[in-house]
Amino acid sequence: MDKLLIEKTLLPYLGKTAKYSGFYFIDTFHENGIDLSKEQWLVLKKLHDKDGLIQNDLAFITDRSKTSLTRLINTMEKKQLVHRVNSKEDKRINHIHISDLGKSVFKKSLPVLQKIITELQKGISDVEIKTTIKVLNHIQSNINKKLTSN
Amino acid sequence: MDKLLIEKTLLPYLGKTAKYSGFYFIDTFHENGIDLSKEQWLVLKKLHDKDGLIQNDLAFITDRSKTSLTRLINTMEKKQLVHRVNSKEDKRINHIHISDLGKSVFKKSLPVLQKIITELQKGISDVEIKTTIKVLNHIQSNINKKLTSN
DNA sequence: TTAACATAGTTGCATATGCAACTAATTTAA
DNA sequence: TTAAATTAGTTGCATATGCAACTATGTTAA
Repeated sequence: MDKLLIEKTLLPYLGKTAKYSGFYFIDTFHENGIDLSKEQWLVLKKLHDKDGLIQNDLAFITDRSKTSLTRLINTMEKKQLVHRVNSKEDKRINHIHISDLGKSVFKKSLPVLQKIITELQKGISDVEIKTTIKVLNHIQSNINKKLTSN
Repeated sequence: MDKLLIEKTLLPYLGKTAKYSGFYFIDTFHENGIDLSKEQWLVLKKLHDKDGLIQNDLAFITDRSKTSLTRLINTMEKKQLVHRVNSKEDKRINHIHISDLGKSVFKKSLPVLQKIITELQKGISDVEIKTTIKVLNHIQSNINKKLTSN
């Protein structure tokens, strides 16, 4: 694996582009007075789709460990974006609910996100977008096959 | 920006695929007895290409802040992978040198990386890979244009 | 029914990251 | 030539992350 070879593969581009997209995302949020990390935004999105999810499920659908989710919820609870509600049927479980503040911040973020996406994809054709999504899904499925086979 | 719309855009796939590729990368390294984070690997790669880089330049070419690089070098120095050499001409500057251990770990990583890349890209055509790299570069260039125009 | 197992969530420890403020050293301009 | 500006690197504070070990609770099997 020499210099020439690795730079013809997807891996370095994938990480770098995701990283810079993340920077652009968060910068644009800040410029528009939205004080949310990418991760916090994603949690709000999932709760906006379906409120009251339990922590475990929220961790799964946001692709992070339950540890990471625990702390994300701690931070978001401090910021009053969400709150925990302990289940009466099963005391091990916390349901996470989006607050009114959370809803309002999320709604405010949507047009900004629209702008971010438009900027990111400017000059790229629909066919290219579709191909890229297909390739990214293919990579994910390659990884899942490997992980579940071990 | 409703549910349907956002899922036809690149952003969510990009982050998620990069994340899982990172997991796969690090898991495979561990399985093969290579104790390096992605970030540490990248620093070793850059130093293997050109040893003695100064921290600032190393930060720039690895796409991170000088703060982050300072701490990455701290960690890597503790692990004896690299060492700092303060410049005599300009005492503000540290040159970073890869150690013999660093070189040996890096060399050991190359066939493993080759395997990782092969797995990730399995079943994806060369044309699709090229299109995807082109799209990722296009996104990066869209971001750079925005960032430098502010 | 109670002991073994499983599950949900938290905490300690480690890694990585950025911004703003800081120190020390060097360069530039008055 | 000395004061102002710039540069390289570090540190405090905040965020996010995972693994392993842990607590508390709930379920299952002997």
